[in-house]
Amino acid sequence: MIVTDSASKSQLRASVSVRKGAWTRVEDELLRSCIEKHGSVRWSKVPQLAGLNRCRKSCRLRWINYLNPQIKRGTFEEDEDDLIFRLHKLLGNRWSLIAGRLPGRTANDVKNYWNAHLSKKVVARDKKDGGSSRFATPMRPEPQTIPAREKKTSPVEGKQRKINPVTTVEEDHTSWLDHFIGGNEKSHTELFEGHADAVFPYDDLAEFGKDKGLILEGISRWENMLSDIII
DNA sequence: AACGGTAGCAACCGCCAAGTT
DNA sequence: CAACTTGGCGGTTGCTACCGT
Repeated sequence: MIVTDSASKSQLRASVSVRKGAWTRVEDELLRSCIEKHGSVRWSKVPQLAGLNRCRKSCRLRWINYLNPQIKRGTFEEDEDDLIFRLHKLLGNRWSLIAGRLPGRTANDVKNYWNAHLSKKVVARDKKDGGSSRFATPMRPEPQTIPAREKKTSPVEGKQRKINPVTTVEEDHTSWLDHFIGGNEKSHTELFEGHADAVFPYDDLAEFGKDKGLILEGISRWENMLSDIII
């Protein structure tokens, strides 16, 4: 086997002779106590600190999807279903973003739930509607092209990873969406007008602009799109 | 009871972007 | 600046429990 790609090489090296498959209770305990003791250390250090013969990815996944005490277990409620439907319509298969709007739910949970339940509901609904899918093209915000020197620099604590600007905008999209998805009866533009200074999350856009007209045009597009999504 | 099909979910894989050396 | 490392994501796989025959 010839591996030329350097990243693949290192990953291969890391994967040599590490345990795979289902986690045992003992491994869970080791990982849990390691995280509780050391907090958010580098995942690459976790297997060693915890005394686990697992790769960093496996540890991370186990914690994020299963061991994290903040995870909400049990069946999805109706309002969660509804929110997933709407967000999926808007964002497509961007499970981490969708899960971010569902407290205690993980991306893996949402993805599995969608594949097992909701996707079938969508198909059934489509059939009922005469086969005309109501899916809009998922929102995929364009990467920002703001020159680096113009970007606002925020103080970074320690060696915190710099946030991908695309992700930042997307997360802001979804947090902002609360106002819409939350069933606010106000016109969306009105809503924005009333809170522009307080809640508008696009610092970069606000920086652009001071041109509120442009921003309001964007809001108007959102309104059009959302009116198709929110029934 | 045995078998096959299916659903649900945990875990892995491959890839990518960003950070570090 | 290139090579390497790391964290994160979406897609996919495989195991297991359940159900109907």
